[in-house]
Amino acid sequence: MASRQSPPASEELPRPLGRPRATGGVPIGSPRDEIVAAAGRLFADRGYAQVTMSDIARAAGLQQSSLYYWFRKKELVLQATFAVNRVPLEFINRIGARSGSPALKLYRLVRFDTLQLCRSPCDVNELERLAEGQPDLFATFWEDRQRLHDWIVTLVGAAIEEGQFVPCDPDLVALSLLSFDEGIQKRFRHQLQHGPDGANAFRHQPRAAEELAEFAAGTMLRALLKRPGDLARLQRQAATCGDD
Amino acid sequence: MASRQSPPASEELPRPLGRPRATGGVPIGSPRDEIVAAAGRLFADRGYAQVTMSDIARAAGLQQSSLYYWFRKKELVLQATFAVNRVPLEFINRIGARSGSPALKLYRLVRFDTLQLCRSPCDVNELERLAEGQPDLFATFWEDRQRLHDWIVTLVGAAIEEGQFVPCDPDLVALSLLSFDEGIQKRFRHQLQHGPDGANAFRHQPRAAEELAEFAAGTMLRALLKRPGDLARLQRQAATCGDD
DNA sequence: ACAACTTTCAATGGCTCATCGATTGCGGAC
DNA sequence: GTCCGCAATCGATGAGCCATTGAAAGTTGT
Repeated sequence: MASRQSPPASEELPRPLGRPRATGGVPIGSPRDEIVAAAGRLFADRGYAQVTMSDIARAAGLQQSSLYYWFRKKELVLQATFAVNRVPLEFINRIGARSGSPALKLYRLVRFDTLQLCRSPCDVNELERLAEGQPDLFATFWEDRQRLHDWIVTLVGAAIEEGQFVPCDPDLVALSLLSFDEGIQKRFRHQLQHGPDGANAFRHQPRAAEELAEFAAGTMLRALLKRPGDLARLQRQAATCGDD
Repeated sequence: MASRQSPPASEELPRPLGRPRATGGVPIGSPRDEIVAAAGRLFADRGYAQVTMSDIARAAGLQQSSLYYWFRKKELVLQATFAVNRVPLEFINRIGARSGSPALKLYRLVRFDTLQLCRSPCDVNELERLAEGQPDLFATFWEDRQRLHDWIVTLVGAAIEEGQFVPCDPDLVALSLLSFDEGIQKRFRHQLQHGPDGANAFRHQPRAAEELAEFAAGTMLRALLKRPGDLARLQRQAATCGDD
């Protein structure tokens, strides 16, 4: 068990169990969820490394040490904030069996993944850095990633088979796609922190997450398609899907 | 001044100035360079965050507190390890004025940048994360990055003008190229840490830095070229350049 | 009334970055 | 020679953060 779970959150305020909080406040729903929500906001504002357990505790109305009742380690809080909207695999299941060319599926996947990364509480690189160090704690994370990779490999292989894609190494392509998405997400986040008036740091045009996602998918697909002219049709098809 | 500089390193061992070291050892060349070298090795092995100032000090034959004579902050040590081989701008200057189509220059730049990132002591994301937090300390880093970005914008603009590239937003393309390079570098590093027999974590085929760099440049250029068929010629041209 | 359980707290330890003033040896001024 | 200043290092110390531990304060069931 990675960390303690909350009971089903009984919408009421019927004097929760356990010792009352020093602040006097009581949790509205599940304490665990409140911690995750508060942490998510803080991570988004300042980035994981800049947020201390005391910060999270304060934002959640607890003392620092009380957090460790719900999460054994700080990393697990981050993991939880990502689990909230980490759903690329759900997406695979949704469109995996459905009809559509491999190329279209790939377009939608790249677009979806980029978008979803941009909307996560903080840079996925932070998560990955921690996951590197403790593969056991983050076993699920790596399994998910592996499945994502494998699915891309399959898709690309099929597209090559059908003659839709230029011949290339599916494994390498999968690698590149995932890299690209994360890279784009990083840029998106960067521009958020240093607003358009930011004097310091690197400057470029501000972009909406949706625009970046569409561009990422378009770029990658154009590089892969045997007839790049087909991209326009692909994009029209994808436009009607409205994944989100 | 970010940190103290060493005198010109007088190849001899003529009793260096200052209080002798507790270990008895004397610096071979410039103490500063030895620190940077030692830190670079440690960073490459374990990653920046996993290396303490005490580790670096020990590896360099000093006490922890002595490091602060040469570097005011830990971040500055990392900065120095990157400065050693941070030379993308030198590359620009070298091929900037030379002949060759914008597309070829871009190909070479992407290839070079990817390669150079793969060979850096540790994940450039670490550096960027720190640079985000203290733009003043890392002003040069951001300026360099800005120049790189601007140069790409210029190149892409020229290529579009000449009809070599498909019409697109140069700023967005520059963004993507830089993102892509860093993403690829990250994958490269990942595979280094978890060797082919690594049970945990995400698995994919091991790749040489050169292969990845070539692939990155090829992919991106294919996405940009109006006639993707031109890529082969571009790659032949680039092959004779042998940047490195 | 009492025992068991849940949740919180205060106190504390250890690790790391960073600062400070003291210390050691060299070289030049006189 | 002796003394002063400088360069480079050291040891001690403090502050901040993660994490552990045992006690405390409620509720619920018997």
